[in-house]
Amino acid sequence: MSATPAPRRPRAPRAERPASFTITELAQEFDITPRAIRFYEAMGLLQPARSGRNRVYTQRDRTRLKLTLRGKRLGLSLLEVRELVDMYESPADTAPQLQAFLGVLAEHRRLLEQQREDLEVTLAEIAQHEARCRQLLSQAGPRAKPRRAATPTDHPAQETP
Amino acid sequence: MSATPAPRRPRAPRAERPASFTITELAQEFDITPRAIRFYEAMGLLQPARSGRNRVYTQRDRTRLKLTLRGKRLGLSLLEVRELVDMYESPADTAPQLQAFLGVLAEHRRLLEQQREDLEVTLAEIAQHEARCRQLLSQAGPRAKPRRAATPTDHPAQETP
DNA sequence: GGTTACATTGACGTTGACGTCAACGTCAGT
DNA sequence: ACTGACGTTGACGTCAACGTCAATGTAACC
Repeated sequence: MSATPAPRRPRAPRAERPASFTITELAQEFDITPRAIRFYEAMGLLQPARSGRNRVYTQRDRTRLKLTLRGKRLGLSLLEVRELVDMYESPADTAPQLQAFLGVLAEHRRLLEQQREDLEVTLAEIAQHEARCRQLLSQAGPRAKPRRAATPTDHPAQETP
Repeated sequence: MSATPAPRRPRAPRAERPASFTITELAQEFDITPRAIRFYEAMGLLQPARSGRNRVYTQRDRTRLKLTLRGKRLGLSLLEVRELVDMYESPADTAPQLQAFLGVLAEHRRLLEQQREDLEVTLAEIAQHEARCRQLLSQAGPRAKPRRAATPTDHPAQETP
């Protein structure tokens, strides 16, 4: 509790794209905890170099972390993310390897397209709800309850084709 | 282990759209376990009627279950799904309620759009990987290693604009 | 009326993804 | 030499989302 806590980080002198990062830098940048980053390392997602005991993250690590978080946002488990990222970075020069790779990619794409379908449907529903809300707000001001327009979860479409 | 295990389900006589379902019917339809469905009930997502001790699910329950699973596929927690579905089904006739509802909807939409962004990017990357794979397969047949084209996780785009 | 098959409740176990706490190292600044 | 601030390694705790197991009920078929 003093004054002027002094400028921190005597890191890269004038680097615009720093070549390495500390764990807290990455944690702050991606709004996660250092604990999470270490956990990702224990799960095999990151393999930072060491300066003494301290971890040093390269751009490659940063990218892998970014991919990890994106995978998480898409609902993948850390194990799945690891398999995918490892595949992306593996050479895979023989024909069977390439074939297997293509198979995994196709499956992954299938999942994502299913998810995109879910997304579109949900976004459409949200738009409907928003439209109804705004209509109710603008139209009926103070009084007049405008009925409920049936149970909202009733959209008899694509049920049994 | 005998023969002709007899037709099961003396349920709806000739109903095309059955008015009610058992727990196992729903479980089979959505490829989950009865345990999961009971758990969703304990979490407040479903409130099926009872016939004696047995649960009886209506179309409305089925719809809520469907929404629940879709929410899960989109990465939502059961608590979040519950809040959303409850909101969708609540009347919300007063202006402040409608405003709050609109706020929640906007936030949810923001999340989903972020997710769609992630999806598009990932799908594009997959397409690239697939293209490279197919090129390698068709072009170089048995021999000739075509180098690695740099580390695959190097796509210097939208990093620091 | 016995078995079979499904349903329920309750309790405990499990897995994934971290959080939290303790104990310690280490380096910059005063 | 002392103090923080940050970093590291365990070890254990926690929470969500079920799985699993046991005991019991009960409706239906033979």
